[in-house]
Amino acid sequence: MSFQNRKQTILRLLEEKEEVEVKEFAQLLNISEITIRRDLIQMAAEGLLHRTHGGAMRLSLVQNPVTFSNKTTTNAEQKDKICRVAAQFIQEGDIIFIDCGSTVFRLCPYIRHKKIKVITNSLPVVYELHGSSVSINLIGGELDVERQAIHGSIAEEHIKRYRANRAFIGVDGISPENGLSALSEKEASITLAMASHSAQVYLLCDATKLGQDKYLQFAGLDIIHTLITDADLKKVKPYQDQRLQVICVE
Amino acid sequence: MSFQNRKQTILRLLEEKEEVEVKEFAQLLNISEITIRRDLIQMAAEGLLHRTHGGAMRLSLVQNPVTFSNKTTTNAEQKDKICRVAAQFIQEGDIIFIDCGSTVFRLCPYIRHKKIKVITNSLPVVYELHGSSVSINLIGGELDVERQAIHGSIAEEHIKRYRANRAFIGVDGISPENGLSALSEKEASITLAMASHSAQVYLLCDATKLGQDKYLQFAGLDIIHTLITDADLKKVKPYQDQRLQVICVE
DNA sequence: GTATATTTGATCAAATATAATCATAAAAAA
DNA sequence: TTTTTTATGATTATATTTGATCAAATATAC
Repeated sequence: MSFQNRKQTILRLLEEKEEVEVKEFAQLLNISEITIRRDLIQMAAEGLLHRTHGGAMRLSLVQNPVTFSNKTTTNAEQKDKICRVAAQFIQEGDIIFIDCGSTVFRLCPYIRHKKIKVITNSLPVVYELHGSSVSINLIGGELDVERQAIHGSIAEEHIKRYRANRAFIGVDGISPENGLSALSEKEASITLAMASHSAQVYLLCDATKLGQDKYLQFAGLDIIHTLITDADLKKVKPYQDQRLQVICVE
Repeated sequence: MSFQNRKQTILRLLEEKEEVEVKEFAQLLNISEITIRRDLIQMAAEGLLHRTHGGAMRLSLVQNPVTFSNKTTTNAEQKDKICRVAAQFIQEGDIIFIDCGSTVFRLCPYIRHKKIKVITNSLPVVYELHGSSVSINLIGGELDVERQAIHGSIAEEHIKRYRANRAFIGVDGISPENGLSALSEKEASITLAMASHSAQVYLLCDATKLGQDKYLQFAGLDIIHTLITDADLKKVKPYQDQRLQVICVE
């Protein structure tokens, strides 16, 4: 029996049984175990089956719970407080942008019941709003695996096709002197595009980021209208002085 | 039963029951408790489950299982065979379109290991390819909640910005007389857009759809190049007569 | 609170699977 | 034909998986 024939038989056997051992293959095909092993290695490389210790399994749809949501985050409590307040600004019928920040992501639980349209480039946001009364538009473009968000020039173009009432955005750093800064150029340009295409821009930002300058300074404070933060009044004074509306939660 | 298989079984058992004891696992899988414990420790480290004293719990995220994947489908076996064959046409470096059909969705397990770019409007496809070596572009636009796919005019425009080597598409009906037909206008226009922007178009179609005409006839047979199906040779003859390349699996 | 029962972690030993190497047989090419 | 290539098998060394034992940690009963 040739390798080609064997290959077909191996696949057929795997159709009948989810997992087959090397020994079983060897017996059924009347051939040595080492040869079967060699076949399986090659077929696994071709993506025809899944190699296991002692045999092979047929390929199946993923059964691992895929963890899209960046649920684990620092300052979760503060961020939740910020988001609860931020959600109060949203009115029925609003069209809102949400970017892919870890803070704005936590807005989702507070807007699930609202009859609004959310435009986002963040897959975790989409998954978190699944089954809610929110209608969703997804920004298209290249998927950044690490951030589970859409980025790139096409994405920016796409954002510019829309105009929203409100944008809820996040940054990695903000300071009265240097404005908004980020750690990712891709993320920054998405944030910028969303901000420039909505009537009201809310920056959701926990206290640890206030006064921080990250390497990429991508916009002045003037692109945002409202800063929602858990910082104390003293710390936000410089921002208010620059005619920024500041909401301190708590 | 290999470790890999056991791991999947453990996850399946946890899907049925929120918490399972080590003893139960050991009995059900017919293996010693110490081995189960080792499995659980490893899986907890991978973040696949939550370890408890005396057993394991499923993660809360999976508790309300967001079923993005349309795993349940009719003719699953046939569709898998079709997809396995279809995957063999894909070469390293290819740019491929995948639409939101239930058949083409099952292409995912067979292309996870390939170094290609997939452009899709289907969230289940994105979900299934998560963590694979495939790079993904997502089509942007309105999210259709029911189909978990992106539709609408912006989506079509977006598709037309790309050009792919191959498109793998599905339909609801096909006949030699009336060509391709569908049950959803939105879906049909996405399919059409993808087909018109790729060099080679593959229609993946199980036998039950051959000879069927659905209410919306949206394209002739000429927009596709290759029909991959599990139907027998007699049944596909009329399609071959129309200069369509037909691949019959098995 | 203590006592008892379970569960766990650590260590080791046995069983098993795999990788590496070489030898042989079959097929293809010269 | 001979040579070369390829596929297969045997052997040994290495790696992996599994189970057993027992002390420590944890939960439960009293």
